[in-house]
Amino acid sequence: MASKAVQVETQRDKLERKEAAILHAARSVFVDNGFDGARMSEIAKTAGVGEGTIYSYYESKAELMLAVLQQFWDGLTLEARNVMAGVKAPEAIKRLDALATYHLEIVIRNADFINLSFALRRNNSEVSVSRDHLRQYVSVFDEIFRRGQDRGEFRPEFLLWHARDVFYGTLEYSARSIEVVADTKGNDRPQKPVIDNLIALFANHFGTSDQPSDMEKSSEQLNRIEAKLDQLLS
Amino acid sequence: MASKAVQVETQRDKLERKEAAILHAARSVFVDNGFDGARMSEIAKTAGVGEGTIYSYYESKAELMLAVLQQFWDGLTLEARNVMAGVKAPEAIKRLDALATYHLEIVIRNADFINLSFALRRNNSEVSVSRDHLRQYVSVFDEIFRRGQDRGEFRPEFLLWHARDVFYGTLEYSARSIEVVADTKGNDRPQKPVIDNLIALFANHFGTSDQPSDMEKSSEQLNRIEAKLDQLLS
DNA sequence: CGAATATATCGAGTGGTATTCAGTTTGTCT
DNA sequence: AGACAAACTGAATACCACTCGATATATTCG
Repeated sequence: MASKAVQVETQRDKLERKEAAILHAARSVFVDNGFDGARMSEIAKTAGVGEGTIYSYYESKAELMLAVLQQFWDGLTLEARNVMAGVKAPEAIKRLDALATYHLEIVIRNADFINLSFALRRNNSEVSVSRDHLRQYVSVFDEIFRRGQDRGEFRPEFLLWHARDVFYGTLEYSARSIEVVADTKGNDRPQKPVIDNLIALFANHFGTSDQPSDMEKSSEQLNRIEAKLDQLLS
Repeated sequence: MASKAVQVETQRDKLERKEAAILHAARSVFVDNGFDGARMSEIAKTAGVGEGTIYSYYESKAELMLAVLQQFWDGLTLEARNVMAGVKAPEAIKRLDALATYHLEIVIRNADFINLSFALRRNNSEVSVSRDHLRQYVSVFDEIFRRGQDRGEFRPEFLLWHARDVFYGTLEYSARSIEVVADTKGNDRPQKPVIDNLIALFANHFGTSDQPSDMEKSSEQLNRIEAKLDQLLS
């Protein structure tokens, strides 16, 4: 009985190892050549299996690509959570700063992949799965923002998804802009100003007015006024 | 001589008409079936030419698609300029509101096309052209924002492209979110709150403090008080 | 163990489609 | 009109994702 179970286990492992090999090979070939440029034959050769074998694991080239994308997004989500776990500051603004830095870096490095995620919107069945993984990923933002609202850092009346759209939308679009800028000049790190701008924007627009800027100005002014009153009174 | 010139002219016209017919047919077939689903044979039949003829106008299916996309963006740019010409208000904020409304509507309706514009990033030669057309399109925003800075509505220290990234990035991402929301509920027009939010954000973050927010009202009052004190002191 | 059965793998073959090209039509010039 | 050029055509080609019958490998059971 026990030996039986072990054998079944190893067999399952073997299949899983093979599936992983296919996925790994597919990923590398897709990255190198894009979706259309990738040959199933090359993926098979790289994975060390016959072409037909791939089709006993994945129904089609598109579904294989989808599996690769899912793995990709899952990895991103995991790493994002890791990054956030490493940020000790409790302030939502600081946490968003860290998340934005991580995300922008990733988006720039994996622009092709991310574009493909959205470009694969044709066969609807495929897309729906991908959507879940995307939702997983953005939930990292969601948690931070909600907590920020709970802590009184962000105004409670804002809808979560509006803030999310501003956050991810700006970063994704910026990634494209940065690519263009980087192509033109030999610029090194034009990313920081983008993030600073976005974070300032969040503090301004979504933040409660406890922010130091205007408030401090007024209170300085109040101090001056009080001093002047003292002058008058003395 | 004269007749010669005329004949050359009509011949050229004929070619242009044929090219236009191909482009028109291609657009319709691409819209109906997507890039992969479109058959060159169907495009040829629709345009009323042989399959081979297409290849004397466009080198490949991808390049044909690119031509369609360029025409598409040019049309968008033209219409955006028309819309803006119809907006009489000089305030940059109001003009951005109109532009955002137009753009969001367009992005939602032509999501497939717009995705494809970015998805076609493979053969680099093709892409570069598309980039110019995109730049044309966003220049509508650029002019409004610059003018807003000149008029003192927007702070001059902000980089144009940061503002642009926030604007278009948020709208594009929102378009995707709205699609999801619309799929889920039978919601009618969830677009307005998105735009209101974006415009308020622009006023807050990029705007000069001439806005009459509560904070500023108090600070104006403080200014008046301080001035009166100065009067007393002098 | 070894036969019987089930499961996994393979790669040559199939079908479908973008692209080519030799032959044909259409237009132009003298 | 006849010679030359330009434009056009669709049958033939090339290329690939995907299928399927044959083969190898694992599992079950007498």
